[in-house]
Order: sequence, then C-alpha cells, then structure tokens
Amino acid sequence: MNLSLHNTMTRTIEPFEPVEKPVVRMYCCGPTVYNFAHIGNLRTYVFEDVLRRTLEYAGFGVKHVMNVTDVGHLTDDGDDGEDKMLKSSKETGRDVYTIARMYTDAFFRDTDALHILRPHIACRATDHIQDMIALIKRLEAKGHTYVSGGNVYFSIDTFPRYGELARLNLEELMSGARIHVDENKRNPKDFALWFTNSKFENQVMVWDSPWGTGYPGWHIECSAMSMKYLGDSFDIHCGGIDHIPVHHTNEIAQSEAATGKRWVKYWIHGEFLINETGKMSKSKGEFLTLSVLQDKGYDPMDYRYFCLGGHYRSQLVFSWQSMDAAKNARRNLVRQVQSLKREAPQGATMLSDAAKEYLRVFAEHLGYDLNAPRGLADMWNLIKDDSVPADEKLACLYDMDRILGLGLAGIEVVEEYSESIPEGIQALVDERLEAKRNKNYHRADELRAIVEKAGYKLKDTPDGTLVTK
RNA sequence: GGUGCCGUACCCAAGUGGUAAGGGACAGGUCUGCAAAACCUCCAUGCACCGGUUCGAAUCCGGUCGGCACCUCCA
Repeated sequence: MNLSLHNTMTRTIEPFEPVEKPVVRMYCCGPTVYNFAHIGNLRTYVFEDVLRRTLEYAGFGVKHVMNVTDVGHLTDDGDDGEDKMLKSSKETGRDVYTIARMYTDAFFRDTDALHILRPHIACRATDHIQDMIALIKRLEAKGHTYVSGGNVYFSIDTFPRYGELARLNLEELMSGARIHVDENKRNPKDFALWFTNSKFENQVMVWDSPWGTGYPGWHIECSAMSMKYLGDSFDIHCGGIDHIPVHHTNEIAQSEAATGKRWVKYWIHGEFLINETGKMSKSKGEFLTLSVLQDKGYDPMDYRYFCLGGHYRSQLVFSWQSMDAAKNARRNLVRQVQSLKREAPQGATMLSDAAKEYLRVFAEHLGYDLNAPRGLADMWNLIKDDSVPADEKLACLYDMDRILGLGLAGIEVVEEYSESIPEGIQALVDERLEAKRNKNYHRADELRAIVEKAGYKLKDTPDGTLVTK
C-alpha cells in the first residue's frame, strides 16, 4: 500500500518514508486538562487516530506519544494572562492536581468512547519538569537564551530558520498588534522557557530550577518529552492547525537549536470544526462536549462517523442537521452489517478478486492523505454490490474498519423483542391481534391508533407483534 | 495590515485537466390487510460569477463577489 501525507512544512503531499524502518514514531499534541474536551478538540484526535490506524494498516509499527498538559499555561503568550489551571481551580474550589486528574480521566473516557486508540505513552508535563530544565540548560549552553525580568527567554534571532513552518515574514509581522509587547523581550517574538517570580497568588505548581523557583514556558514540554521518548529526530508531529504559527514554530526553534538536527520529518495538521457562527472555542458560545451529544441521543460512533465524512484538512461545519444525517447513515450501516452477519456469521477467509479490488481502492484512498470520506464511499459501494457474497463483504468491512474504527465487528445481531409495557397497553395489543385474526381490520386499525397515541410503536412480524416505545 | 483556506444538488460532502463519489432528507414504486422494516427508482448538461489557457476545466491562470480561519488561550 502506498502512503502519502500532506506535510505542512512543504505544503505538499509527499510520499511517506519513515526515518527508520520499520517503526514510525509519532507525537501528537494532547489536551490541556483544565476543562472538558469539546467536540472540536475531539475531531483532531479522531483525525490523528485515523492517521495512526492507516500507518498500522500499511504495515508499519507505530510508537505513539501524546502529552497531557497538566501544568498551567498562561491564557495568552504575553505574560499577563491568567493561569488556566489556577483559574479552573479557583472556580471549582479544587486543587490543581485534582483538576488535572479529573479532566485527564474525562478526556480518556471520551477518546475511548470514540474508539480512539490510546497512545503508547501518554506523558504528563508535571512528571517531566527535570527533562525540560535539562533542555533549557542545553539551550543556555549554546547561547540561545537570556534572562530578563526573572524569566528565561529563547532568542529567536539565534535561530535563522525561525518561522519556516508557518512561513512567517518576520519583517512585516505586526508584532504586538493585538497583545501588548512584553518589555522584557529583546524581540517581540521571543518566548519564555522558564518563568520565576510567579505573579499568581497561591501558585502551587512551582519547581526549583537553576534560574529560581518557577514553572516552565508553554512550549518546552513538547520538545522535552517528544525527544525523550522518540529521539532527537522522529517521523510525525501532529496537532490542530492553530498550533502552526506559535506553538509548533517555537517548538522547532528550541528543539533544533538544542540538537542541531532536523527534529520532525512530517508535520500534519488537522483543520477546525466550526459551527454556523464560526470557530468553536472553549470561551465562546455553546460548549459542546461528547456528553452533551450523548445526552441528546447520539452515540459516540455517530460523532466519529460525522468526522469521517469530512476531510481532515478541511473545515467541517457542525450542525444538528448534519449530526442527524450521520446518525441515520450509521444506523443504516449497522443494519446492513447485522443483515450480513445473519446471512454469514463467519466472515470469509478467502477473497475473490472483486472483493480484493474494493480493498485496494479503499487503501489507495486512505493512503492518499487520509481521504476518509472516500473510504466511506468505498464502503457503501461495496455494501451495495450484489456480486460480492455476504461472507466476503463482511470480511472486507471488518478490514476497512481497522482504519474507520466504527466497531463493526462488535455489532450484535440482536433479535427484536417487545419492551415491558403496561398491562393496559398489552391488553389492547392482544385485542388488536385477535381482531386481525378475525380479519376485523377496521377494529385493528382503531386499536393501533389508540396504542400509538399512548406513545408506543407496533411492528407486526410472523411471530407476533413487537411493541416498542 | 500579514498568512492561508473555501464557495459543488434541499443539507453534509469527495473530486490527483479526460466528461460530477458517497451519505442524509424528499418523492415515487415493490412487498406485506394497514403500519414498520427491507429493496428498487428518482434527485447538479452542471460545480459563486466573468474572462483566459487547452482538443478537453469543478480542477490551471487572471479578475469580481461572498464566507471562514490563523497572526491572542484554544484542536
């Protein structure tokens, strides 16, 4: 199977060749655990999951590392925002470590529900402070840092290729146009590696360092942890598109300045989920979480299906209408699978050329920059092809689902059964059945109307009448 | 001000110069007394608009209009 991926560094779709076969090393920017993940956040993890599964489908081993940011980041990069963990702590009256644990658990509950494979290593920032300090010391030794106003800064003027990923034009950038420039910085684009002299009251997340007691800047953790677990150079770094201009740009600067080597070979970024009013954010508008969707009657797989329906590099517009479309589509898919399972409980072990062709096309589409929407279309085309026998269809669907992750193999073929219903209703149902036997259809329809008005649905089968709410 | 993306049917959405995938909804039909389910059919001579290149353009180029994102914490 051929695999090509869009690399943000070159803005082109490149053939994928791992740095060192056979294992692909990938690092994904993880959550900041100060609040629940909203469905926009989760879209990115679904895309990363498709990426990992496609790599595995293509026969690569994958070492997947993700950070969990449990140390407070400033609410902006200007050193005058609020600490998000602390803010959340104040609002809820819980200590910061409790908050971090709580939202970390919630995050993995959501990703598990979405069939997102867990990273092999999920590393907490607070467990790696010493690694960050060591990295800052390396940068210091090479002359990339300076101390000003109690903080340690990275000097971007010492790294000529700064801004390459985002294609920043440093001369023309209106630095500080929207945030006031930190007077401690020599260059407005310099960024903090280590803060001391916390200005926050009750700052509990502080550590000793050569520069004084304080806490790390918000880019250093990803560099320190990714290199610790994946080495100085690795294959893939991914995350949301918003990370390109600042976070990933700064990570590249500090990582490559420290090692003198190319840090990451492929940069892969997922676009945003937006709603009708624009971006979905934690601080604006309706805060949509997976739980909210579930409360409204959607299965987490409905949301995964919804995400798969759009390409990861395109903005996807969320709406309830689209959610319903995904839900209905998946319901139909489940019914198809159930029907195939009844017909052929065992999937085929040998495939005909026709069936293999569907898998080939599917792999081609996923292999060309993860075109999941076409993958779904391929799946439907297979389902509708009468020339492919049921057992082969099922085997192919399971194979496709190794990437799609919709849990098709786990779908149970349940016999329909009547729900427990009040005696009064049951009596009416029985009476209707009796009327039907006597071919008194007028009476039968009257009874159907009465029962349905009471909120029940009737479904006649050869074995009797099914009653459901 | 800078950077980038997008505009495809009623809705979502794919489309890698060679004649518009797929899903949902709607409508019609087959089948069951009715209903439900299932299955079948229908659903863009056209891809925001105007030019251009080409044998050929949704795809490339230029322009116009409209929308969005990023450059502030965010995936």
